[in-house]
Amino acid sequence: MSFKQKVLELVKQIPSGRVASYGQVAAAAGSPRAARQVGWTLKSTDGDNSLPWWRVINSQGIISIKGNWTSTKQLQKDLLEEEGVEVSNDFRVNIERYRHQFK
DNA sequence: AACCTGACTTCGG
DNA sequence: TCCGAAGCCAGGT
Repeated sequence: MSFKQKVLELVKQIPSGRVASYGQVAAAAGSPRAARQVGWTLKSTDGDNSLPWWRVINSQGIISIKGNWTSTKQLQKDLLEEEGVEVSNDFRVNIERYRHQFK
């Protein structure tokens, strides 16, 4: 099972209304320091609708996407709010409040 | 094989 | 609370 595969499986486990940080997913996948790869992996599989990538955010509770991904940030905000997660205008979320615990 | 890049994290100032 | 620098891992050139 590749790291990428584990990441996908873990992300799919996150229930609606909950979120997890890239670091959490990386750790649960077996590589605590591979948070960046989690983001890389999600980016490379964004065509898969069965993958709730929007429930994965950084440790600050923010999506620090740069470049032409601004529309993606807005999409994520909308999706999260639709699930009941409060997202402020500057894309901040109280991750402690919605954090999903992997077992 | 070497080098670059990034949807990250942590620590110091 | 904000900003910059360093560390890390996997893929692409």
